[in-house]
Amino acid sequence: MARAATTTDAFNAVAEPRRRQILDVLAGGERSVNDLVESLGLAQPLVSKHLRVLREVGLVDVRDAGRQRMYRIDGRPLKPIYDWIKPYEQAWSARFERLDAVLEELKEQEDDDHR
Amino acid sequence: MARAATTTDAFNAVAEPRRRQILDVLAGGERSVNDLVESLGLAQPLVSKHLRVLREVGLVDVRDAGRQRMYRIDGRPLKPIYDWIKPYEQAWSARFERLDAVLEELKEQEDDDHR
DNA sequence: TTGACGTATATCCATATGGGTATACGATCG
DNA sequence: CGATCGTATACCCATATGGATATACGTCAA
Repeated sequence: MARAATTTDAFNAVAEPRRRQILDVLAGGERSVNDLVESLGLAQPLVSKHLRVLREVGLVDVRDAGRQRMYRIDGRPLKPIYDWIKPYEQAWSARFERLDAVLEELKEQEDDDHR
Repeated sequence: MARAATTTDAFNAVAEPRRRQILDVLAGGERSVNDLVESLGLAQPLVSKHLRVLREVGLVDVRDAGRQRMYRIDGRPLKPIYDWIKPYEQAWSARFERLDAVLEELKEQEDDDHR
């Protein structure tokens, strides 16, 4: 088997930075394809392709408006990601850490340029 | 260009279900490769490969213990994902929705088999 | 030392990605 | 009607994936 299709689920769809950007723009309200092309500075066919992926996983809805197509975000498919990742939040926000974890933190800050 | 490497960032690394499973197991504490192989029912080379990806994005740490290698989770690289997705939480948890959004919900339930 | 164990790596394969370019298609305008 | 606009699709390419299998490598036990 190869890598799972980008249209498999929100996890895969959202792994692509440009698609996150698109969602971020759409979070500001409905936009036409050209609006997005302009906002993102990407080639139009590229944007259309990304929108297709987002559509297939249900992250956006489309509406016809004359010769334009207005895209709107639908964040619900993001819930599984949020639900999965939330328990790990403590990993970095916990106030009460074990000593060795704290020491780890400090050591990390030294060689901060490693990642 | 092709799809971004899985080792590009946590977004890409975590898009693969098996790697999420591995992290979920490791959330229960340090594990050897064979422990993971058993827990997940995957082929050993597969597990090693997935662990390599997780290592490269910093989601796991390794420790040598004789002939075993003990893996430990490090959830910090997940923070960017959490930070990105969090603002969208309202999309599904908002209590006060605009009327048209509510109507959308109802309509969606009808043709629920469309997606 | 020899062998078994635990793990990583090397291949091989099918697949579909993101980007680029060209073009098709529907809607609107003149 | 014809032209133009807004968008989607069709190709082409290089790339690296996830899985399978075989094997290499280091560690420990006998």
